[in-house]
Amino acid sequence: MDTNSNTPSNFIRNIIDEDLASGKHQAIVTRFPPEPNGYLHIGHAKSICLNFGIARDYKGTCHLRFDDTNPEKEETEYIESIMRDVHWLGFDWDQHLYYASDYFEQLYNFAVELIKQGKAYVCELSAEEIRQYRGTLTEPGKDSPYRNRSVEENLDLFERMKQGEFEEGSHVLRAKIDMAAANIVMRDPTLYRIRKVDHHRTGDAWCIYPMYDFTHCLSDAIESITHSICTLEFENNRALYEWILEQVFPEPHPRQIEFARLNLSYTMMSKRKLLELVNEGIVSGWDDPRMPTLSGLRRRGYTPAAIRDFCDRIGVSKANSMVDYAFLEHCLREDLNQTSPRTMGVLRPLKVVIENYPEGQVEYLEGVNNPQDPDAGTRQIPFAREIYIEEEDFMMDPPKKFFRLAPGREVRLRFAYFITCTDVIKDEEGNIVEIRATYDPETKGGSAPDGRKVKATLHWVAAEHSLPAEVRIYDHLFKVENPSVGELEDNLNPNSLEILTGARVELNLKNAKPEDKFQFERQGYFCVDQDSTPEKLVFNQTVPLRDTWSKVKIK
RNA sequence: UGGGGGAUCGUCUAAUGGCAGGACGGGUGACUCUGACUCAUCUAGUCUAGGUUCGAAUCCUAGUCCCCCAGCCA
Repeated sequence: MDTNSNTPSNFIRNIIDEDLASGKHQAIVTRFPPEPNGYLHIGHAKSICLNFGIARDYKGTCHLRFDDTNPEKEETEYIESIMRDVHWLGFDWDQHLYYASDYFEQLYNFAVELIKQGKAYVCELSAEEIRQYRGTLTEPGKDSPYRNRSVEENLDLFERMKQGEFEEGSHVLRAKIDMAAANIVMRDPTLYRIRKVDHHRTGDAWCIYPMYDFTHCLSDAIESITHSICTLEFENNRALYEWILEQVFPEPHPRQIEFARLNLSYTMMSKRKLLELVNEGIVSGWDDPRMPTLSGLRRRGYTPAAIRDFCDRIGVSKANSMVDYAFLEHCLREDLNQTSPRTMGVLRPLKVVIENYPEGQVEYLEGVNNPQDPDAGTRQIPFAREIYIEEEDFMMDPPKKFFRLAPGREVRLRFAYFITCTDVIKDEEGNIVEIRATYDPETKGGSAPDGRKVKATLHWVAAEHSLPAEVRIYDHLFKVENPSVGELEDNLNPNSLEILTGARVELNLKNAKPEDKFQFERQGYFCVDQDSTPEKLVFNQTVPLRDTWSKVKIK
């Protein structure tokens, strides 16, 4: 693993410290147990970093276990994407890859054991009837008429359920606990249901499938998990988790600990709704760069290191919270700033003709690849009479704090020369179409021998000696901070994608490959999209640079 | 109106009876061949009301507000 361990402590690590100190455990075993019914998202990353991070720091083990007990929703495609994403994030389960479906036989035997103890029974109430018998939050439930069948009858019926003798929905296996329990989870929960559906791994071997509550605790126990870390909504289920293990599994038992799942402003983690975005074509797929999925973030240009750092720094607690998206971006920029080679890309080009620069001449100027990293070296950047600068770097009538190019003003072209705007050419509608300028040959490389200063440095590319590119600019997919309230479509940001087709980038980007990352100086971080070809480069804006000027501008 | 959880700067998170600290965000400066980065500095918090204590975010009592649970989903 290439992960560094500077993870701050948290209440879960405190529990583990205590368990180690007291001698309750000698080694720690955790697990990440996704259901393969969707793609992993940034919320899963928090759980992955937590579980694998603990295993790494305590020299323990973390298992990857697919919780694949519902054949109707689960697919092999998801299994593959999940494994790819966990690896991409920088974690490795080594030989510890498991499937709950591998335990189906054992689980079945545990169910039989429970029946033999008189603690489970086959119930023939319909789903609707079971719901009615369950009672409500304030009223106790009532016993199923099938609750007091003999052990022999239950054994026989359960066996026949397994043999496929009964129709879906006609029979279930239920734990016999307490229909009056204040915790509704304990009101004779369903343990097995009949589903005459092929399972993506076990095929048609089974037509009864265990429920989550029955499967999860036993899977944990079978794997000798010491700390079973899950999210807050399973707090009520902990009683059942412990109950089942107490009936059929020898000590020691894994301990379930719940933490608050990640909520990120302007994004949504609900797998159901993410699926909807994909299915409705609102996004281009699970890996749309606006998606909070790991594959989306990867395509957008996020780095595993930044995501890990983020997950470590947001902390772990039991309080529901909403992390500011800006914090994720902060962690991202911190990483990208250190690691991204710089280049120049002009998103919205404005032509500048340098009148005193010889026609047809091309010279190569040296640019630093990464001021944060001297080892990154330098590159040669072609310069010529006609160049492009950023449209927003010129103003006809600049306000006081605008330092960039304006009529009569001198600025620096990064790594190149000082130029002075001498004229502005407009079309019939008054739109600025071209800038005329002169350069000072004495300022080659970007500094003046006479020591005079300029207030601004602009990025640029040579008109001929640059490459056309498409640049995709992204904003939050949702326009509201918490899109999980209200209707999905009402919360969508109509401007979450802007495609710039006329961008120009440095010639040096000719051989850039998908996922290559760059800082376009003064703009932001960009990465090559998978749609990119040598003939037509396509970049995604990963995140813009912090921009104090835009704040000044607003005032 | 049952049960299970939770509440600390705008946000996230520490402090485990002993200086309420850090990070993000925001403000102001400095620096700058990226209005970036970096640096300095400021901003701002213990849900409420009582109590115990030399001392309470922490313990006690009573409230308030928020989240989760009535799938044959996980």
